[in-house]
Amino acid sequence: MLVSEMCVTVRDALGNGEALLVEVKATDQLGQTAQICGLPPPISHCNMSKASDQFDDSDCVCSFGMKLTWDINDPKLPQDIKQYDAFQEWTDGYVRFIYTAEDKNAQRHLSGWAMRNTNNHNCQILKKSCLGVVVCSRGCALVDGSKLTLRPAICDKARQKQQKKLCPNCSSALELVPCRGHSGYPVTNFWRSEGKAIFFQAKGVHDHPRPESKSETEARRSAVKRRVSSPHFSQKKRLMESEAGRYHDTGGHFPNIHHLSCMDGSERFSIIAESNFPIQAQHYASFQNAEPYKFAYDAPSHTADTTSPLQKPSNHRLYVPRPPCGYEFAVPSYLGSGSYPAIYKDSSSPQPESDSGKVCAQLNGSQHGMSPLNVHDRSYDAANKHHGWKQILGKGGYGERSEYSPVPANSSHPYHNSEYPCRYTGPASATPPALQTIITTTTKVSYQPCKPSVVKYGDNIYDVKNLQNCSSLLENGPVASYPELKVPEDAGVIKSALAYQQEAPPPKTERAESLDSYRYPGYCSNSYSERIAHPFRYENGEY
DNA sequence: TAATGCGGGAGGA
DNA sequence: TCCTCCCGCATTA
Repeated sequence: MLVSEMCVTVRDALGNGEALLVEVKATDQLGQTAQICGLPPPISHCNMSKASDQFDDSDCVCSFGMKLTWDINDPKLPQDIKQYDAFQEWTDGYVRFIYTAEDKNAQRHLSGWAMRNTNNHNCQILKKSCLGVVVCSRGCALVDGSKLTLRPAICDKARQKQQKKLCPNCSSALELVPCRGHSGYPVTNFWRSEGKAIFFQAKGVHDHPRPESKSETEARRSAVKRRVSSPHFSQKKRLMESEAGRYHDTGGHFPNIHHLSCMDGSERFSIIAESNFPIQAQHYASFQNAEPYKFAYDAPSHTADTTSPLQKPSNHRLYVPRPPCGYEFAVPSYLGSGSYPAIYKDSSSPQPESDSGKVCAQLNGSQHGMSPLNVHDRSYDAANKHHGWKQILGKGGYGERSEYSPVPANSSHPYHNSEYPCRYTGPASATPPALQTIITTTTKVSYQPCKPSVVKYGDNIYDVKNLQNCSSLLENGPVASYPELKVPEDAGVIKSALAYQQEAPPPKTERAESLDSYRYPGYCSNSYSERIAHPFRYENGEY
């Protein structure tokens, strides 16, 4: 294929530097687009004002769901869906997908985020809201400088129980960081089943680190069970208990031992076993087979009736080593969950002002990482993205980790910002370009035209038109620099957490209190660059 | 045991 | 009135 047009999308999965997805789209001479390397469906906010429902793929990289004009609350949703999106585990932002009703994950309304059911008094639409993430109240740094980010239990009782537990790393209390990414309220996901399609719509941008994914949580538990039931483990356990007794008075310098006294059953054992006696690769299989990660979004179309050859091969995630940080980064990352829809904003299309529910605001700097009002949130970031257990477990925790090519920590890394060690904030600049954020406070979501040639990293959107070609990008790997990154002058359609934090009225006392209770020290400066150096992301552990 | 879904209810705009 | 979240309960894995 002759690549006559190319765009690269770099998407911060969390909007705060956790992960990076590089997407390459090429257009051949026939005008057909293809996503090189089998990327998951890129998402963008398309020009919903277009008369036609379909957009030209050559100039708008969207999920199929975003290409159609619909809202989850519409009395009548698009019919006769011929193209479906691949399941997205980590949706973030105001995005929409249309899944096939045969998608097991869609059927189960799964999400990487900890989403709980929320009653919207509408039987047709299932609404779920994000629970946030469980962190260490002290914000202790793990071995690699990252932060603990556990998945909140969905069940209220289980969650209360969970919060009574102690940090497996420092034995401090665990605290729940609520999600406030949707106008001060938790990010909400809506599911609606219509015929052969399952419509998904997300509202809000998560303003907290990713928790441990459901699949990871389940895998860990299953691994623990297997480990505990193993005779070999019994011997190790006895040995560890002996060690624990020996070092019990060391004041927490042996966290993995110390927390024996504060962790219950499975989690206690999981740490011990995995940190000291690495478990052999466990197969995470919570998400239905490889379905979420197959190359379902084959260009130009993926229909319900036909299956692209790209979908048939075994899950590309299988046997792909996972970096300890859990980053989705660089080209190979699309093999992972690939659920980081790129949200585009067409700078040439001013936001309509007719929608009274929208609030436009000028934000200085990154939408996510710059506000002094959000020290708490800022303290999370890429370094934080490690799923806590993985960090605790150390490099040997998942067996193949030693395969990762270590990249020396380098504070001068193009993505490293020592001033904001917790979130990537784009190219260093004394006066970060302002971003206009449109807040949609009603159930109506505004979508705007997209430009394919932008990069969204963190919550900034950058222009990467000057990227020369895909091959160079791929060769450069995850740390390929994007020297031409720049922030567009106009708005992104998403409402960032920062936006609401700056503009919205003070949150409820309860929320404020809970927020104030979280204090996190800075991260070690080199952790981020070290983490992002890993080109692979192991998501569900299907390796 | 926890996840999930449903429904009642309270509170705010 | 509408929309939100909280809570309890039943079902399921």
